[in-house]
Amino acid sequence: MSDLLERLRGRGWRMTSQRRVVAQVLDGDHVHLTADEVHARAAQLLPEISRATVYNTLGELVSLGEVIEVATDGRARRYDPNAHHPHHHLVCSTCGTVRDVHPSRDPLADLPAEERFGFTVAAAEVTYRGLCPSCTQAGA
Amino acid sequence: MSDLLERLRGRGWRMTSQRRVVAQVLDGDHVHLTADEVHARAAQLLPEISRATVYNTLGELVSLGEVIEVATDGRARRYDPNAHHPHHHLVCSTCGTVRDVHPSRDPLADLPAEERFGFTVAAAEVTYRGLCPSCTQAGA
DNA sequence: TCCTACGATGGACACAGTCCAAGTCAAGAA
DNA sequence: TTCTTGACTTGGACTGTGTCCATCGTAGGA
Ligand SMILES: [Mn+2]
Ligand SMILES: [Mn+2]
Ligand SMILES: [Zn+2]
Ligand SMILES: [Zn+2]
Repeated sequence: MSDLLERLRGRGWRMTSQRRVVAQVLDGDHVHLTADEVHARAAQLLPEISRATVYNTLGELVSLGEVIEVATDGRARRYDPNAHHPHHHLVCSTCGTVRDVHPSRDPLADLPAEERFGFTVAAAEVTYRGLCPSCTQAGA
Repeated sequence: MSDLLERLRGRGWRMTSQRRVVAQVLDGDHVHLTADEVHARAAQLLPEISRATVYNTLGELVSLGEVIEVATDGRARRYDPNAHHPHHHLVCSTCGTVRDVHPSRDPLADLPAEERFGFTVAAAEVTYRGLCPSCTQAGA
């Protein structure tokens, strides 16, 4: 993710402390933060960063294909920096935790032509729902 | 869907004109309306119905398993009365149209044990994204 | 017909996201 | 190094979606 900053500079991005901090917050594995969570963490590193800037930067990263937007519930969208490794999501129905998963088959292959209704189908996202280990424990 | 009202009566539901109208609006195939769309249509049949009642009724129908909530984008949730016939969704990225589809394989079967990370996985939803016939045309 | 607990109502509130006018500053030019 | 300028940031207003609650109304049993 640190080469992300390089790539962005290459694309003509002006490097501001705000953008650096947002990129830093998004660094890591299994990061699926909401915009407000990104803002909260960014504000610990750069207290005066505004919500609008976080939204702007996230939106730009999404347009550039560097970050993926995931809508697992009807709540806040989550931002996923793991954009260059296709994967799907396993979501805990109780606590909302999100994990990356890699199914053994591409679900696109399992949608027959007669089930496409003339659509030009570009992608398939799978959301697996269940209980994470600690919520399974708690519910038992 | 008309037997829905019977089932609800059986469950001890008090039959009000508001609930009848919401059920009526949800009747049909490929219905994937937002709460506000349900409210708008219901209000044509029963002008004084309130938004709160529509939300309450939809929420109850979801808890009873009679209606499914779908979050295709980060926008408004959609309500799907086709709850007794498992299916997935094909969404137009441009206009938001939603179609029911039936893949040839259950995606749950394609998530190997070592990709479950201790979760108790209960269900899998697939969202296929692409362009509907008319948006494909328009974009060409 | 009467009672009353369940349901409906509308308005306030909370949360997620967008938009804008004004101020600031990164980075190229000189 | 300083200057200049347009891209970027900011706070706050605004919209859309959803929840909550006190109060009122009524479905349906006695
Ligand atoms: Mn992910
Ligand atoms: Mn459906
Ligand atoms: Zn959990
Ligand atoms: Zn379309």
